[in-house]
Amino acid sequence: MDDIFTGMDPDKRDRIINAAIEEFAAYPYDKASTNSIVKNAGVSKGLLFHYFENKQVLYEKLIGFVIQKLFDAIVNRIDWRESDLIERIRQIALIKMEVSKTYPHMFDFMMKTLTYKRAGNIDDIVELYKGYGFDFQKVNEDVFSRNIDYSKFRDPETIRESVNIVRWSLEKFGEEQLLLLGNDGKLDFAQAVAGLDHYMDILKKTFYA
Amino acid sequence: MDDIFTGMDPDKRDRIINAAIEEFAAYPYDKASTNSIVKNAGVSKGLLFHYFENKQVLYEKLIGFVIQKLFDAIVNRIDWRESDLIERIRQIALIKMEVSKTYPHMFDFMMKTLTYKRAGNIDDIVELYKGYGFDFQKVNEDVFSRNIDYSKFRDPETIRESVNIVRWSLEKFGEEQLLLLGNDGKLDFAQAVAGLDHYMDILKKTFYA
DNA sequence: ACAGTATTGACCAGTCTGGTCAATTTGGTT
DNA sequence: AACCAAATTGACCAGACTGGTCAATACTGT
Repeated sequence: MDDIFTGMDPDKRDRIINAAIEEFAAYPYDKASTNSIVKNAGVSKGLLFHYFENKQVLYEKLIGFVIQKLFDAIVNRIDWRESDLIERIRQIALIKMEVSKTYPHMFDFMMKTLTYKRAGNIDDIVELYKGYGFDFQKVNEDVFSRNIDYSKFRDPETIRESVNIVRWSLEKFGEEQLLLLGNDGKLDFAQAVAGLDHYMDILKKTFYA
Repeated sequence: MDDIFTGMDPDKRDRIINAAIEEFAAYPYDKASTNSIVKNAGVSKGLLFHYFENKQVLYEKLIGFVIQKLFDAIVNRIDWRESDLIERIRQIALIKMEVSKTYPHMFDFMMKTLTYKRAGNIDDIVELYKGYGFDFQKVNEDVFSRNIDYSKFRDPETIRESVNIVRWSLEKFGEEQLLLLGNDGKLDFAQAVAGLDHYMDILKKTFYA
């Protein structure tokens, strides 16, 4: 999966990947412009089409690349022995932040690929992901259930709702952090983590027995 | 503000408005296509440019129209005597749902206008809104503070965070309801309201003394 | 000096852009 | 029916932008 770009200068490689990811994250396949990609990556048109035979192949290889990163990040780097749900969510948030340092729009891109139906010639992108061995539903189940000790919750009758509230809150927190970014482009990770931990403490005190 | 469309058949009027709102909500100004708008509205190209001298004017009048609806909805129809924050948020959620029945992408459109800088020739859209007499910051402050009784919260030290968690949870709930929509296009409002009320009860029990 | 690869950007035909306008349809008034 | 003004159409335009090509050039190690 990585060998798409072998030999290329890593800086230039990431510039191309990021420019492409950003373009496909911002616009649906048809409106995404290869001209914009090369402009933002600072390379010539010819170079892009030297490495990718056409737009469609670029798009699919990009998905392959993202899968590989996701798989490594989410599946392999989570501590699956952790039984505390909030701690697990914290791990995911931290992984997300770290990946975003190198590939800022990777998660946006992934979400977009799942939202838009029929990007390019691909009818079902979830199936494409599965073809790469990545099953979103399965991963999602694992994240929220594998080895998790739900007896920690104070009210056993509203566990499902409590989990959602915790999940939603931390997701929104992350989104608002990203909005604060915008202008200068760089996020203060230390401060973001501190804020995250603060909210996590409150959520624990609120929902745990 | 409403007199832009006087005399036009209301059905056709809303078809044009909705098609335009949807297009500008989906794409930034430059990539939004007037051809797509007329196609989705089911009217001819000429008609659109008969009522709006050009794309830029269409965009600005659309903003004017949205402001008028927002102003009416949020400012005039909220019960400002209500002192319970969660009840106030509920009112806003219901208003949002009701407006979305007629103009499904109005709130998306509004958020997009605020996110993208320099749409068309407009440098600062917040200023444009202010020009129409609509101050987002002021409205936002009012919604979360005017006449609200914050002594209801259990822990006085984490009021700010609690408010955010409540707000975020209900926003995310709404967003997930919209994602369930997608396919058939129509949302079951009664069920959505029931779900909303359910979460509101839990949030009250959780955060109020 | 040579070979081979990386890289460029002018160039292409085709599509889509915002916008125009003469021609037609519509609805109301006499 | 006859007329008019307003509503509505869609073929048409020049220009911008599309994905993609390719001969020419720069760069690299030998």
